Amino acid sequence: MTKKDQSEKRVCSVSHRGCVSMVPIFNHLDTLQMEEIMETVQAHSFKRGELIYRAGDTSDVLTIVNKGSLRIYRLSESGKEQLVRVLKPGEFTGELALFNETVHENYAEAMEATSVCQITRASLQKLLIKYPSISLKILQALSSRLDESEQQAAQFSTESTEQRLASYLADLLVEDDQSAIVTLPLTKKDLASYIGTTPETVSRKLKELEEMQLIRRISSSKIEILDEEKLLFL
Amino acid sequence: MTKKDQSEKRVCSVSHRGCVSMVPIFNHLDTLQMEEIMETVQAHSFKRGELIYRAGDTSDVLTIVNKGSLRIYRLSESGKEQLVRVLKPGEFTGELALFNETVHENYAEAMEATSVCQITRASLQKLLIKYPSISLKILQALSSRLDESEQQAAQFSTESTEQRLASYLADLLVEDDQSAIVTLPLTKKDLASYIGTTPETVSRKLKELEEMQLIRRISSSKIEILDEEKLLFL
DNA sequence: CGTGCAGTTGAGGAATCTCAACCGACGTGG
DNA sequence: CCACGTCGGTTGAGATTCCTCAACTGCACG
Repeated sequence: MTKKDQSEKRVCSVSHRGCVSMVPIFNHLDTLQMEEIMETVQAHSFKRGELIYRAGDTSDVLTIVNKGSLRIYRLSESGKEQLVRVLKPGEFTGELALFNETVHENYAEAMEATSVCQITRASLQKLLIKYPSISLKILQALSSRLDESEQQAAQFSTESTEQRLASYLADLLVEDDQSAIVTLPLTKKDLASYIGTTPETVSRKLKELEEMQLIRRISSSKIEILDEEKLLFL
Repeated sequence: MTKKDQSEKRVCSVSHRGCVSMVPIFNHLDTLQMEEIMETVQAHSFKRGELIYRAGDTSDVLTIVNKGSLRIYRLSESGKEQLVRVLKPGEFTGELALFNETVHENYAEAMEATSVCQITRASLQKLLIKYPSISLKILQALSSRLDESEQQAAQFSTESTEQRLASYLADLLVEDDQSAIVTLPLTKKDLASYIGTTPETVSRKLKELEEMQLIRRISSSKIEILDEEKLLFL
């Protein structure tokens, strides 16, 4: 075993443990059960830009982010890319191929050095049968993601780009709390893709919001929210 | 008991049985288990225009359509309405409030005389624990709905109104199969809301597609698809 | 020090919305 | 049975939003 292999191994085992213990869908179980689960999951690491899966893949594993972040995106018929969501530690993806035996429709790409845990369909099904409470957790996660996604679709169809950008910024605030300064977790390009517009328009709209005294641009990725109310009721 | 009550009763009991037996999430169970489930669900009927639930409600039941159809829609901040989906017999809604103990974000309205079966959180949880395979069915349904919703969001953000309308029409085709004549299941108004545009634009775009020889309007709700290929690759 | 990429700015044009008028089907009340 | 109002749908004209293309800046990296 080479030196590289050893360090790989060490990383894996650490992430392994970290993974399971922090995952919302498992964290109601006791230590013994955790141990059992740890034996069924596989840890993997990806470098920035590497794909975890791509549209058309059939791999039937559930992928849970342990460290880092994943970009989930789609390509439209016309080749344009839309950012669907960003997965942070504790969140998972791959449910479509796993529960429906169909191919992936999305692409999952590591945004930075990212480690994940993967569990195969067979193992998961065994776990679900044995510990039905895990199903409930997954149902919770899926139904709230469904709701978010439907809300996003509704926003696309009923609200202007300006409103979508504004409520995106306001949403960042509630998560950060305390300070009125939010940090954009995405490049402007990804942000544009996420809210369904172009980088140029994002740039212009941010400028407009600033002129309206609703926000203040501090640095390229830091924005101070001056008036959350007005931001939401544009 | 009045005559009206009796007929109500009869309708309920029929729909009751019909409901459970045709629901995809239950239909892998045997007759005995079906009987058990039937005792835990409640049948209800709604007239056209009645609301099953509204945004802000906390009711914690899963609602499964038995006969008829439900419009699920949202209201944006600005009061505009977006049609999220139409539920046909066998499909369900209410999962958000049920699994997450939050309030409904959507409205569910009967589009015609509609009968549904409802199962409470408590009953469903018991069933899920007792028959874990039901969870798998629900997970399947939710993950594929999630996928549809994400696809819809992606289409909103990357494709033109014309393309969205075209692929909506093409999608109708695969379901009907055989004949190239599709029947619009929605009013133009609802269709517009569903694909995120206005009735005026739908009308104009249909005209354009007809001029391009891609479709032919037969009656107000019947359309012949002349060139599915071109329709998809607009 | 060049090259490349993210971001910004400007100008022009295309897509789509809004408002308003009009048509036809339908149901209601006189 | 007819007149009327309502509603869904269509059409037109003008306004608006947003995209596209192109030029330019600043920054990171080799």
